[in-house]
Amino acid sequence: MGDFMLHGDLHLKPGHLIRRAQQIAVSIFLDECKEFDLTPTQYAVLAVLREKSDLDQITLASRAALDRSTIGGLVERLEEKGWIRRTVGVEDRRQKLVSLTEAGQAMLETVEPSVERVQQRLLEPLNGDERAVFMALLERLVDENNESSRAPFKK
Amino acid sequence: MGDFMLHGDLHLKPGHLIRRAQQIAVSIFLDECKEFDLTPTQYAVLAVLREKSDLDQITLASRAALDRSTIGGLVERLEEKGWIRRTVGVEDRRQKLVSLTEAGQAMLETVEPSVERVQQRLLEPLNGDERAVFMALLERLVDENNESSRAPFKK
DNA sequence: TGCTGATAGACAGCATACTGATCGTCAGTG
DNA sequence: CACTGACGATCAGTATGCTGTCTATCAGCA
Repeated sequence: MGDFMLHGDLHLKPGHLIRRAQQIAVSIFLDECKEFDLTPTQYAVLAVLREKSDLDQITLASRAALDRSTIGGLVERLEEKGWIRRTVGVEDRRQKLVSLTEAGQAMLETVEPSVERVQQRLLEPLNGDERAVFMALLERLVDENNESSRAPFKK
Repeated sequence: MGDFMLHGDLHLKPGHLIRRAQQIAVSIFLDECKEFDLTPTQYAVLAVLREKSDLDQITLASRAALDRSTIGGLVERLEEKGWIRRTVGVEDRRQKLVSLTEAGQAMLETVEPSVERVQQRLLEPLNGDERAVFMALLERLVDENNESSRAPFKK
């Protein structure tokens, strides 16, 4: 970059490209999953619950990399749709333990092929080698900056 | 991926990683620029206006890769802060032409070093070669999926 | 047992995104 | 000139994401 360029081009800044990538990823997801009335974030919560049931909301939020102030409404919407259930914790009555309903499990199974297509479409512009390289670099960028987010991934 | 793995791990899905990267990018931006009361999106709008003045809101939104329904409120907040001004178009009275005020230009100059630091911090986990590779791949992914977004970049 | 600090969850308020509708203006045509 | 279709801007409604605050509850300790 020569001295003649006073400021970096907006479209070459990683922050801007990441923002556009996120818009694209959400858009493709909603397109592929429009028949299920499901958002990417809601899918993430359901996918976490598939791995482990009866998580309290804070733990659930951490595993899905969600902010604790966001998880409440999200879980409420999932409950309204009948995909999860909340029970007050027995050992700690502050906690609300969240788990998938049978409808939620069934729905996850059904939606999975669409979610796989989302990832395919996202990476479509890259060939096999490039996809592996891109994913490895992106994963490292995210992992090593994990603590810079208010909603860092945990456990 | 063997048959034993029924579904891809959430944390290996590009969509999820991109979402986390976006959270991190915003968080770092707000941290570096907290003294300026400026968001990444607001910065993008100001940076576009630095390149070309008196853009109507639709064109401005396209160049900053913003949705047309988002640009209104955004521009309003920037106007309240005194960084831009809006005038009704002379040739086409439907348009509102947006341009930087002197305060807006000065503010952009002042904030630029902080914005550069954001990009440095984001790419910190990668070495020089890896940064170039990552940026090239990310740019291609975004460009070739451009039309999948409701707010594709134009011009 | 009663006090204190920490934690889980909820909430208010703001900014970004998107869907879909509406309103005013423009431009081309009969 | 009136009609029609396209376009710029706005708005209502919903979802995510953040800051900051509050309440209920818990856990440790005097």
